[in-house]
Amino acid sequence: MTKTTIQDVAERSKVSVSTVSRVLNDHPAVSKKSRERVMRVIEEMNYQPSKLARSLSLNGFDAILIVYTRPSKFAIDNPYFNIIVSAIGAVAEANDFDLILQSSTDEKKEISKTMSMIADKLIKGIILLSSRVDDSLINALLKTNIPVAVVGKLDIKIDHPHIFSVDTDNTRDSNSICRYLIGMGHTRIGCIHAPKNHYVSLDRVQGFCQALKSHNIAIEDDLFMDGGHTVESAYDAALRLLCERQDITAIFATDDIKALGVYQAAKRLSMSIPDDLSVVGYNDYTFSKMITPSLTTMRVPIYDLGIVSATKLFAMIKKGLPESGCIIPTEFKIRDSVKALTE
Amino acid sequence: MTKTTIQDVAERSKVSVSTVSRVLNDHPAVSKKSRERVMRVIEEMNYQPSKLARSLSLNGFDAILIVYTRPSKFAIDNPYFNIIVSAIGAVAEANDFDLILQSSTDEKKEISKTMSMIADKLIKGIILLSSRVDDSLINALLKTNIPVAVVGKLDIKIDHPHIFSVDTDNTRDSNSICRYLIGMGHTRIGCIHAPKNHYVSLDRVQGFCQALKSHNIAIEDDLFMDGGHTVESAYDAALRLLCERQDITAIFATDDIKALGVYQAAKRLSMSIPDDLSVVGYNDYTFSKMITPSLTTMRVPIYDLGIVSATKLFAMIKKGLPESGCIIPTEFKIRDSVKALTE
DNA sequence: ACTCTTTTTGGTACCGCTACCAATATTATA
DNA sequence: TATAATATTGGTAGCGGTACCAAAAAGAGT
Repeated sequence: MTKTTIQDVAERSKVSVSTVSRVLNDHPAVSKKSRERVMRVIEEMNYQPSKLARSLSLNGFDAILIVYTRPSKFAIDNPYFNIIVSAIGAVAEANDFDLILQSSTDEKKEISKTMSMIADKLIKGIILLSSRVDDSLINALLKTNIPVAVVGKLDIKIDHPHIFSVDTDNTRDSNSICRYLIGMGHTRIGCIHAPKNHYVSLDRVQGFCQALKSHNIAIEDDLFMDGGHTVESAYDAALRLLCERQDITAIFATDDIKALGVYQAAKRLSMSIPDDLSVVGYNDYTFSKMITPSLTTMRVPIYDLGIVSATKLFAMIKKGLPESGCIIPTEFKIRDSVKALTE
Repeated sequence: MTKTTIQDVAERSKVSVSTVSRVLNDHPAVSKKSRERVMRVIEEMNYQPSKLARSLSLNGFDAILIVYTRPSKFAIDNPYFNIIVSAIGAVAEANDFDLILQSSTDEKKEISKTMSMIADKLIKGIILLSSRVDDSLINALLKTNIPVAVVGKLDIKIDHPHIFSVDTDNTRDSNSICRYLIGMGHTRIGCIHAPKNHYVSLDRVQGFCQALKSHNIAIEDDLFMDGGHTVESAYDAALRLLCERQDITAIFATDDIKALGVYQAAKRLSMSIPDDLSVVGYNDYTFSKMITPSLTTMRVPIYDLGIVSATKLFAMIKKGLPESGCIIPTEFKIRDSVKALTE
């Protein structure tokens, strides 16, 4: 069974391929009679034009590319990706675009694959989920003019009309978190953050430090610990942190996954949360309000992040006009993992 | 800036397009001299052949399609999808294939989109993550001969050489779980399961029932409750279950996400786990060993599921020979959420 | 009925690549 | 050196569409 082509349809409906093509593309110069006949034949033969061939003669394929840093086997329990891809998928479906997923571990390869997809006109837009600092892929994309949505903060130096970013205000929100902790009487606060090459985490740490500074609390290096990306690595980091600085009364984790590690470490050290140690997380995953004690955290509407970035990207693709980036509002969820310190 | 084509390369290296094409495809009939010259020009011009054009004249595009049922906005915290897609992504990258994601909510549309991708030769294989019972997409795929990997159990009636399945033995393992609970002295065991149209959940319930039966424990309808897909819906279900059947001493949840809902419900009712209620989950997500008490659960190596299904799919695509389905081993993780009942 | 427009149609080059066949260059053999 | 065999090469017809141009058909005006 070989595929029905436009030729077959043309023969069967006794018109030329041109006419069939016109019908397919809603060209006005077709008589009502032929249009109906062709339509009927298309229906009968269940004909679907080849996207491949169409894309070759036209201006490319209707697809968008999601680029993300594939996590290691041991760091993939994070639901972030699933949520955001589902959101993007919903928007792509509504726009009748396909979704191509690219998750390289090798940055060089990632860049060359992406650039060749662009040159091939295989994609009409890109959503970048990777949030590495100094991302060389972004630098490569600057030389093109394909619409790009970056989920996460964009380097301030990047100001190209075809690239925009959608993010929450990590710095401001981390500042709030820290002020909240200080307000609850905490002054010796530890911080478990992601590896240094992660934008988001960096911003969160920065906001946290700003708040400390504005309250004249010294920023001591040994209060900060790289907690990696997994519960396990965060657990290790928290354990070390709590042993080295026994005066700590609260910990700010830049992600709920890391907060989970802190919970675990506290348990191991027989410290009770929030009586012996207060904890604040970030993102608000489903499990966060389900663990005991329920986690006080900054709720990030990850799904909305996906919807907004994809919607803007499609607007840009269709209209060809630049979109401005935007900040998605968050919500601080005060639950049971922080206790007021009364000396 | 227009894309460099094979023409440009041919002109610049003073050979015909045929020769360039030969160089690109490692055809032996090219002199060393021209081969080197062409290679240099390709390098110089940074030429990348168009995948689109290549696919059109050859036998299609090098991509595989992942089809999954996109969860609702409120049910996407489940890390399952992320894990499995990451695994598939790794294998696809190694095979230099692209990954197309399809997540329709409308089954009709899903089928027509998938079938047209196949007809277009846009994809060389499919990985089906959806686990609905009586999946009409599978029925449509039966009429083609494209390699399909189903992650999850395949209907016993389906026996086509180009379709295979990779799964754990849900029935057997649920049976084990139930026997374990019975061995710990529990006889009035509740069950929170997924909606009835889910294969996996169905199998788990079945295995659970088998064990009850073989121990001559009556299977009472009101011990089973549909817990939906989210922590919240499972919470509601567990609450109702625990109120209606106050004699229950243990609950089997067919997914750790649902177990989380049970934890929450128990907390609400001031029941202590495991003292007042034992709980067993299924899958073993990261959070499962981190919650208090740590959850006894059946560990499913989701990542391996992805790796194995993708690897087999590629083997099938490359060799053109059928692959047999397989069962991935699991591991029962006994932790702190089940207590032995001593009357 | 006979031009002059306006619709509608068909023919075909092209998108960028591969595959086949024929033509040419090279080398081996007599 | 002539001839056969082999190694390279170029030309070109697809793959399945679209788009432009010219041809044919239909309608309008006198």
